[in-house]
Amino acid sequence: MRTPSELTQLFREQGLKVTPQREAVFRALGGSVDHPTAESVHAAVTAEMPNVSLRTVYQVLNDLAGMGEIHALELGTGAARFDPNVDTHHHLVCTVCGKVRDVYVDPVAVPVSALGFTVDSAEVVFRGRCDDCAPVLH
Amino acid sequence: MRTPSELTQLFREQGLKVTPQREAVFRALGGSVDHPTAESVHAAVTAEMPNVSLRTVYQVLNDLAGMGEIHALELGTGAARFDPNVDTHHHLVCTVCGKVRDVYVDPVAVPVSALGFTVDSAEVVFRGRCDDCAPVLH
DNA sequence: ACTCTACCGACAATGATTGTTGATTGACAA
DNA sequence: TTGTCAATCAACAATCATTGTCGGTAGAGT
Ligand SMILES: [Mn+2]
Ligand SMILES: [Mn+2]
Ligand SMILES: [Zn+2]
Ligand SMILES: [Zn+2]
Repeated sequence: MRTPSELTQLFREQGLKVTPQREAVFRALGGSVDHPTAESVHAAVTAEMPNVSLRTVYQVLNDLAGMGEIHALELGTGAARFDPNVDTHHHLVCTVCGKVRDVYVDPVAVPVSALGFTVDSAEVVFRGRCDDCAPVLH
Repeated sequence: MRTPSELTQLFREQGLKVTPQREAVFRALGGSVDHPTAESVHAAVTAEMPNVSLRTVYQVLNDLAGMGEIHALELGTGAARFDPNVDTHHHLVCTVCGKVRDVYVDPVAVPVSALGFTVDSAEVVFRGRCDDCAPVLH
């Protein structure tokens, strides 16, 4: 995701207004490394600016995803997670606490043998337990 | 997934009754290669045996998944897909028509560098377009 | 033949997300 | 500076997949 000021410019170019609510979402996402849900983003935003509706947060997140500035991750953990890191990378998902971490794996071999299919993207999800949740080995 | 008759035995061992409804789900799954949704399984079952409720189909699918006989795939396409193939493999998902195909890729390099995380499983999802949905190149 | 699980129909409830509406505000172009 | 229209608000309703519940019935296994 670009910087808040670059996003400001981008939104203006698209004919979209730069409102305080949108700027607050920009900042909340920018300073996040934990793949927040819409609810988390909303919590972060309302901490600084109450009365911002969850509906509006969803709108902004969808706008940003539509512009390719963030990615929406469907990890099968209930709510979607939003990722401001759009560089090629993959994820470690803790099946206990739900935390999501970035991981950079060697490029996945695209199945050339998969005739009859044009691959656009590949995503790898590793599931397991983070250190906080790993069973204690006495 | 094992054969219907093996599943019959397994269910009996678990103290579960082998009802016609359960057998119908066994058969519907066994003869499927397209990763059906619960709704699809229900449709296949009611074709032979009307009055089987969707609720019951969900029950049987969850039972089978609990026993590790099938896998529930959360591919971010709305409904869960159920997979009777529990051998290690991965998936091609058509972003146009939603079809899901199996693909066997070289073992994904587990990120040894991911210190502080114990990996239990890795799943790879390739998204793209199947031949039926690929744009026609004149 | 008896018992108790499984199933039925018929709904209600869940949780994440989106739709809607009518009123108000405020960003930005003129 | 001002006028306009997009954006937002609160407050709900609706969606979709899935699960819960319940009273009544059927039938699988002993
Ligand atoms: Mn990430
Ligand atoms: Mn499969
Ligand atoms: Zn954890
Ligand atoms: Zn297709």
